[in-house]
Amino acid sequence: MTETVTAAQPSDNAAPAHRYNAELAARIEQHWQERWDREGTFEAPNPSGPMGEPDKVGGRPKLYVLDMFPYPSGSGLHVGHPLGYIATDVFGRYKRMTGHNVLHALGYDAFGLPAEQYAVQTGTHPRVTTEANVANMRRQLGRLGLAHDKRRSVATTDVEFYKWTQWIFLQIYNSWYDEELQRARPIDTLTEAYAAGNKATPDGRPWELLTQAEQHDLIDGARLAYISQAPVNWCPGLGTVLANEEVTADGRSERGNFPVHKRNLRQWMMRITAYSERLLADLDRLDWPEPIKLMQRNWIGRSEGALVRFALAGSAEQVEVFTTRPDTLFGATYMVLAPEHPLLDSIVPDAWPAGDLPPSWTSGAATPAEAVAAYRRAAGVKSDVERQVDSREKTGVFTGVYAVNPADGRELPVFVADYVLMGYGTGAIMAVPAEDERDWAFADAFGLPVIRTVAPPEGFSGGAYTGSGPSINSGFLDGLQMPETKRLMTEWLTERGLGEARVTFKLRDWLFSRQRYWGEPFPIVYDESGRALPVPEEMLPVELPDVDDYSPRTFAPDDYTSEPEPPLGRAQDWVNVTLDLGDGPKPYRRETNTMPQWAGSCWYELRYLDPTNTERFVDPDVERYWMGPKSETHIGGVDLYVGGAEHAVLHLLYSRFWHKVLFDLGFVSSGEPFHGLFNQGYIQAYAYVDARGVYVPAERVEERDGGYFYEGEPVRREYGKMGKSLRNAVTPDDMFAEYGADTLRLYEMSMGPLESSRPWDTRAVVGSYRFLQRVWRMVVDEETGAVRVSEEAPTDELNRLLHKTIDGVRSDFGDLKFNTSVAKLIELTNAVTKAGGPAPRVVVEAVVLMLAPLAPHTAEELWSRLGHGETLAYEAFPVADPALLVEDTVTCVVQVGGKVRDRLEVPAGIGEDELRALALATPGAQRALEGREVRTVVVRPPRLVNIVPV
RNA sequence: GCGAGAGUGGCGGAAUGGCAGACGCGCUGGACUUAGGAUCCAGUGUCUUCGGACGUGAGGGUUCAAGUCCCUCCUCUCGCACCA
Repeated sequence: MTETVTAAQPSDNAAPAHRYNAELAARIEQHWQERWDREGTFEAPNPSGPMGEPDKVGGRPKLYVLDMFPYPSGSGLHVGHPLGYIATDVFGRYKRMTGHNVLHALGYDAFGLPAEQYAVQTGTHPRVTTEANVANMRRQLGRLGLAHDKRRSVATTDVEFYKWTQWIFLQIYNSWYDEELQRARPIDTLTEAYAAGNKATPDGRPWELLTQAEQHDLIDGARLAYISQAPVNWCPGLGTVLANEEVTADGRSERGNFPVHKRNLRQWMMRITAYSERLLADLDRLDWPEPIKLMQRNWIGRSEGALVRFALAGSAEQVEVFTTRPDTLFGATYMVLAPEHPLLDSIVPDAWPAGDLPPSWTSGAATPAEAVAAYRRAAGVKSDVERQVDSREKTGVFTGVYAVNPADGRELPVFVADYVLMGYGTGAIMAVPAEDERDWAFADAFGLPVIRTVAPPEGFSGGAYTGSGPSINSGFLDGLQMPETKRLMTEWLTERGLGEARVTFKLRDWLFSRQRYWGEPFPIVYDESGRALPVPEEMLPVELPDVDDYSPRTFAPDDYTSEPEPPLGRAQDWVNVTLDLGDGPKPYRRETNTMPQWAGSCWYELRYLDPTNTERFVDPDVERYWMGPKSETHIGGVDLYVGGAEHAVLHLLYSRFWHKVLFDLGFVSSGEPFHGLFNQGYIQAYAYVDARGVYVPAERVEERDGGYFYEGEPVRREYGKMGKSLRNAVTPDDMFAEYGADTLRLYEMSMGPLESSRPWDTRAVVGSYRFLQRVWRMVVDEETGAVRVSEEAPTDELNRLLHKTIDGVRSDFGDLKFNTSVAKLIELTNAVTKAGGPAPRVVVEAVVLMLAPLAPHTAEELWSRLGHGETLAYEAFPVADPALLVEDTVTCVVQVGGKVRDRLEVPAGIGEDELRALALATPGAQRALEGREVRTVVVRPPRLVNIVPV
């Protein structure tokens, strides 16, 4: 039986009763969405398990297409939000029509700061607001008719979801990184290795001679999730600590724009640095945009160099530095320690060395201890913002200590200065002003000597020379070039035990705890001695308690001495528990920090695969089917992941890390979570500012006489992100009401290349609407509602255009070039319209099938009216006949000196000589030549001839 | 400062080194209309002596041929930013 939607009652007497308009579109859209839901059209079969339908899986290639899932924000969607979702939907629908088993689902990233802040603002519990926001987003997105498997729509805040987030945390917690094998292993294997004597303890004592506490500390210190007391980003304004990735370049919080201060705090960390090398290397195996790979490479920041040990004059202590320029060791004229460097606690003498010291070195202090203490205090108090403001001005003080250059025995003054960072390398440097701009600036300010070890090129004007050139003043290295001198110097140091080759990374361990309510509780408790212990798997989930006061404890933004106070600390009934962890019931205190926003998004793509599994986070067979490696060289992962570029070093790095741990522990077969990545652009919009500098509602601004006016007053136009703050948001709801969902989908896909940002233009939407109306009219008589297509074969010309279009649309869809595929469909439709009379069925049906991924509701309705009973979601996508892609005759361009002077209709298979003769004889060529002699003729049959005159 | 990407009609954008501006918006004219912010049709880069000339941020180069490749510069966007 065919099912069709009855005609809309025309609200306007003059318009034809069966015209495609917003009302009819709405009815069609509702009808087909209900039918798809009823029939489970887009439910993707798994190979096994609760969603297993092996007979439907067999023989079909699989495709896992994924969107970066949304935060359910309180303000609802604007038309920019669904851009990527529509694109993946078109792609998935297309692939389904080419025989693929397509998995496409959408969940919600519902924990985290935005949801919590919205709850605090509205005074409603975050669970309530989150659920309401999710429901509203489901409604708005649902209206778009996205072909999602709704059974798989999980939210990170679902207890059944975060139970597994906690479970994965435990796996990470219960693992260590075996540097020898270059992979994570269960923590028990480390204990066994120590106990069996296969691995030496740090101080060399046998394992059994360590106290139980010492054993515990050693093991806890090796875990991939661990507690550390270290400088972290403390944001009093938000009342929480933040990861490096969540702090902006000017030292502020990405959320809320509050100042961030460095503070020593006890926090949970994830040992992502153990994976630096693999996270870097495996980028080469991913099908990702190069700019994103580059951003990750830069963030991981691998540099090769050498570790060099400097003895301190008159002391047993030594200073270790990392340098990428061991070749410049002979040019080191001083050293610098970071203000946080631990050696400063022990090496600073009580009196300045004998002799005159410049006042800048001592900062006027009576003793080095005083000077250093004052400088360290000042540096510690500085927020990152203040460090930014101070910019590159070099400050520091002399420590009163001299180090010895291992290359030539010269004494080098040791300074403390905040241009050296404790977080990178060893927190200390050898300073080579001649070949480093920062060292030059410092040396300049403190009157330190400069020794060049690389000859600058002729005409070099002075300052630090960081380029390459022959070595000078470098002992045995003189005359050699940089790669050679680096190697030789490293060898020299190694032989003498003064240093060795070293690789250093910029990547820091990931700060994993937050002082917020709305996040996953840690599956961790503390015993009476304060030791952290994991909650056993069978006691999961550790449910987030329902509390009345969930607001964060925030402070004045600059109150850097404030102490973080997790809101869960107030839920005393929840915090204090009695548990039996295997040694009888005992009292414990729960961890009151929660996990960061990113935790759920680190693995959600795995849960879509097997969302109802109560035994495992994902079934191994199901994971292997959807995400496993496709060949020996393929690393596995989601086939296509689409989202914005803003997650380049946050979500995309964290989730790769989690996935690799799960891979090492044997829980997944894929070595990477996301094999294919595509960054869509953003929809932007014009915004308008009045004379007071206030944004006015963009939809009420008029354009006339080349200017813009709001309520008669001139306003200034700006361009930026669509949203509330610029008062330029356009909601999909308005577009649905005016044109219907298919028009919105089509418009968003036709605006421009998916990867580039583009301005929204509400006026232009009507173009997509008119196109759908023309397609509709091609099938349905607007007056009577009758289907009118011709059963006759199309003309040869139209048939060729049809097959050319099929060929082009196929490759465009495959490459996510939706804008040009729409253009091709419009061209074909216009050609059919222009021919007049009823359109041939074969052409019409092909157009409907090709339109289906873009405008699925309209296409389904037309397909149904054309007499088909089944959904077209699984119809075969039209295939071009190669014979019809070869044209009989083509237009040949005749150029003279590269300029087009004439055209020729020639057979496609024309020979070179014949074409040359024809071209030379054309009137256009003759006129342009004006009797000039022909030097040469370039003939590219059958499309082009270029006659080159003398 | 370093790194990456991008500059094409009034606007969004098309163009495996081979006819620049596909397709859409807007605009102009026309048809149908009581009406049009509906729909349909035609036109629409600039200049033009109607032959043509010019035209893809600027300048140079390679080539029979350059929006496309190379060099220099300008502008914009994004990322990083004392990482030794």
